[in-house]
Amino acid sequence: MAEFTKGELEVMRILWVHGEMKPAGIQEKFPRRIKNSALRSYLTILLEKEHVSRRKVGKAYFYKPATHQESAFRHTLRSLLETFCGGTTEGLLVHLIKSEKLSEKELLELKRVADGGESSPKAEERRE
Amino acid sequence: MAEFTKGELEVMRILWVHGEMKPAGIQEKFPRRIKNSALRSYLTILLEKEHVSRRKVGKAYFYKPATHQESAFRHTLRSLLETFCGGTTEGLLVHLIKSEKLSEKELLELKRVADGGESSPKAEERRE
DNA sequence: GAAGAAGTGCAGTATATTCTGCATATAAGC
DNA sequence: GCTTATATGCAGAATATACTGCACTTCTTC
Repeated sequence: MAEFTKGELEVMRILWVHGEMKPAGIQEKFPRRIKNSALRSYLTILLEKEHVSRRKVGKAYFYKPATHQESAFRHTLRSLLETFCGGTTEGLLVHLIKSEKLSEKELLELKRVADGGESSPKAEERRE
Repeated sequence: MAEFTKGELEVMRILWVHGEMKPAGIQEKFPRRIKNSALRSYLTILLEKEHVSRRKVGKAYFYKPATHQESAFRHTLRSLLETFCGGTTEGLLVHLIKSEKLSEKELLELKRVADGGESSPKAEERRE
């Protein structure tokens, strides 16, 4: 069901932040102690699922994301919306506001952004 | 790690929406075909984890949520924020806007809400 | 009180996910 | 070429999650 398992996601997070790395490097950045071989079994699975790609440099492989963080985010958000917010982004916002996840400061900032007070990169090329 | 597994969450969603139910009822509402005994094994686990409670009526048990949808939402959102949005709600909003999850209409609605144009139930009783 | 319908308890199987150990390979230094 | 350090490949163990089957109980109807 889920796009990534817990362990796979831990690996992807590191690759999304740090870019191309070899297993030993990922291992260092890992959020908990993990054996090199355990980590590599995640990489093997991610490679099979084509969520990462790799290239050989010298004797080692360097891995990098093949799935963008953005699309993983969309996927995860979609599932969160369907479970808790009636499936809509608007529902999420209502939820956020009612549950006070948004502080007054954030609401103001939000208002500023909504008003167009910030450069919204893709604002022009709307519609997917 | 996760608060709920996939199957457990499917059960909780139904209980959050429909309130107190017995297994046969949950089974009917289930998003996919599932055997009564498989469903009940989820309920047993949820009972152990104290995410649901039950009371006997006649020969049957009626189950209801013991964990609020709201707190499960917070938990899930927290994990999403940490993975994708630098841990902040504000980061989520920027993400939403840049990724065009928010339509023009939603931005306007959002602005209206942010402006205080809607009755925001808990707006008064701020601070937890 | 026998029979059927609906419900429960639970031991155990199947699959997915996480992790281990070890044999082998590759590059660098001496 | 031999040694050491660093990598890799892979079979399979350990654990978590999902599911099955069946014996037994409770209520109802006749």
